Amino acid sequence: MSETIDTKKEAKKSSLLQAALDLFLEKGVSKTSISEIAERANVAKGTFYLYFKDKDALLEQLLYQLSYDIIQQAYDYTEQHRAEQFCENVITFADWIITYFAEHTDILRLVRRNFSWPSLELTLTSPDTSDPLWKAIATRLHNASLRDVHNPQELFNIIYIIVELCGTVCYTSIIEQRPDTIDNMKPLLYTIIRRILQ
Amino acid sequence: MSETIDTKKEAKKSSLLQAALDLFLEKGVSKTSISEIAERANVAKGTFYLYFKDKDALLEQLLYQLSYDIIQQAYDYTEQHRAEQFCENVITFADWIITYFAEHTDILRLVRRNFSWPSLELTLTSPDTSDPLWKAIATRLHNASLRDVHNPQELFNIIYIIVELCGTVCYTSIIEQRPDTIDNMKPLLYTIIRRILQ
Amino acid sequence: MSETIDTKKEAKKSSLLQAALDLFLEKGVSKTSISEIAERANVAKGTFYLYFKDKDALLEQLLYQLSYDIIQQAYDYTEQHRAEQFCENVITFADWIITYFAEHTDILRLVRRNFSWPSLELTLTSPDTSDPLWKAIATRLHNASLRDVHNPQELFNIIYIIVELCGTVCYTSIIEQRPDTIDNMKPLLYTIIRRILQ
Amino acid sequence: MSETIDTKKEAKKSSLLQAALDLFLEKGVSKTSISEIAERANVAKGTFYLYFKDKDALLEQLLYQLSYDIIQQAYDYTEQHRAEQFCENVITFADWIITYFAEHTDILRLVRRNFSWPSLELTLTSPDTSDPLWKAIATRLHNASLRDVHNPQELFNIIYIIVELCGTVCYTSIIEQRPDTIDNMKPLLYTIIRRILQ
DNA sequence: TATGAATGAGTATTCATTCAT
DNA sequence: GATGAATGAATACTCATTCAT
Repeated sequence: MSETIDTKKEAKKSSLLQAALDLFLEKGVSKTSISEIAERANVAKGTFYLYFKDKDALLEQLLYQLSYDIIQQAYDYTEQHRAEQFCENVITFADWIITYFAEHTDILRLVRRNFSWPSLELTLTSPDTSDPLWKAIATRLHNASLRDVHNPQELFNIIYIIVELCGTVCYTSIIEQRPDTIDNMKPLLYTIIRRILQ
Repeated sequence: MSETIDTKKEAKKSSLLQAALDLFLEKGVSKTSISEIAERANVAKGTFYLYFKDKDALLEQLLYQLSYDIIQQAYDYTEQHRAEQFCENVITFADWIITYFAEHTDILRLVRRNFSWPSLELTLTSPDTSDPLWKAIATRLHNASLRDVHNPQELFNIIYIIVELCGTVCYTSIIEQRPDTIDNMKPLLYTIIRRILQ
Repeated sequence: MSETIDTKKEAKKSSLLQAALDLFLEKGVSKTSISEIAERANVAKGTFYLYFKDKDALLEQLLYQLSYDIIQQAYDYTEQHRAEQFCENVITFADWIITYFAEHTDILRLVRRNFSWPSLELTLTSPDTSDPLWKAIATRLHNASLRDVHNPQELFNIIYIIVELCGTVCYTSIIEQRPDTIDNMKPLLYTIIRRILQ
Repeated sequence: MSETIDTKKEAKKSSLLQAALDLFLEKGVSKTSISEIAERANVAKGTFYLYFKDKDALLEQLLYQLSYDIIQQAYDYTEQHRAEQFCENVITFADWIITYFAEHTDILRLVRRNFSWPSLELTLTSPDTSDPLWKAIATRLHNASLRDVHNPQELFNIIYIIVELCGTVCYTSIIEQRPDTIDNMKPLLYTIIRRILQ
């Protein structure tokens, strides 16, 4: 019984999140109203408030979920194409994400204009987390050994910089072809990553 | 005669830009209304629309001006502390900007959340521009010779990446101390810049 | 339950229509603001938009209702003073309306300056309609037999012309005494109607 | 000298009237602003007020001129195709106007939604006027002799009714094809005119 | 005469949020 | 839990009109 109710509730929440995502991609976050989200999700306006405090709260959850899904897929792909060199795995990982964004510019736009990687960094630096994905990634990083990197925090920081670097370059080069197309930027980016990680 | 009028108009526009900047820093862009901007600038509401189409148009001009001023100062400082190595000059330049942002977090917040470096890149890649600052910077880049960099566009792209890198790292580490404080990030960043530029 | 809600909603809508009518008659359509209508109807400004898209949408409904009520009363009166001759009934009908407008110049002004008889004609020509008034009028017209009028459409057109004629003449002669007072125009008008219908 | 100035002034006024006409036809009277009219006429905003009190004053002049020109042309055509029967001349006149409106629906829309024949009637009833066109028309009417019409005022009234009739029928049947197309309404209309005038 | 910068009252419209049902 | 009618504060934007030059 309560299971059914919980399922129903989850379904309603999902429905709201999905409706919001559609609308955010279609017309942007700020031009989407709560009424519209409720309407698209086929629930009453008041129902929205049973699940989210306001639009920002929904947005946060939505972005977390989006980021999580993307990273999950990038990680899985990297595992399946595992290389010896840590550095090459990082590039495989980055490449998957860049390719994904190049094919889903609307999602790139949504993710960048807003929070970006909401809690990847949060959990990477405090490796004890219940989430299996974060745990797996953290383990991989811990096992990597790099010349001149003396402690885990420093490695985290480097990885963080690389991730941010990819995100920023993706955004302007995919959305605005600035300073060059993403296809021209990619080799440069990977050279830089290799130099950073030796 | 018309000189006087043009001067007055310029003054009014500046006044609106300054009022907007103050308010944006105080309470954020979206919470600032056009009425408030006009009021603070001591002009009538309708006057705003003589100078700007809407709030976004004003914001764009404001961000361009802010970026320009910051870059101007960073460039001047770098010229005065000129080093032999191109790489060291880049770091001097980056350091000035990072220090500036660390001391003006409100401006960092404003610049990052929005456009950032609106047309630096635009003009760097097409070096024929009437603006003296862009011209000077372009000349410096053209004169730099780097191993493995075969054409000007590639050097531009590298510089672009470095600038974006600094911006992104600044933003999260200064505003949110993520993944570490800016003081801890700086040496890492400069090491990376050196590795990128050899 | 839902009955009560629907009743309340109807009441609110009526209240808005009535408030609007009062204000339109008092100060004209264009000088009446939506705020005023809402205020006079004792509802919040936003409530207006739950019932009408904008002022024009309300006006359209209002004019339809006004026209309908006037025609309803003219028809009832004509039925109660029924004559043998079709032509005389038309004149009775026209006379009632002209007299009404002569006594309610403010309503005449409102009706004429805008749509006038919004859908009388619409439904007269397609006699299958659920509205009892239009049905009754259509039946009367179908039963009338006139020399030289060979099909229903033609009769409709003639009646239409007569109605429009009355409306136009009413407007200028009542409001502006042009080209003559309504009392002087009336006999002329009825002579013309008789000639038109034989 | 003063001639030149007067010519220049007239040119400016004409320019404003023409600009206003264009805009009124393009986007309607109420949605056209004085600024736009001035801009389109290539004069400064303030200059508008040197020639017209406000938009309504300009509109009045514009409509008078439009009506005058149309009637002028209809009259000239009728004179050139003069028939014995007064009645036939009226129909020729009406037909020219109806054809004109059928070919210039935008002007019909503008004329009807607003004043319509602003001073034709005004001057017809007081035949001493300096305007040659009104004089000529008045003379034609005075010379017409109709059965049962005992005084000039009555004839004026009849003509007035016919003119209004044509106007109204034109408007709805050309613009909205209600209650029928103008081609179907025309013969009916001319039959009615013949019956009215014998 | 002619200009056009400046004004600011006036209005439409949106939308997050509440709450009785 | 779910609904959706009602609210009204908040805000953007227009435009006729003035007046110093």
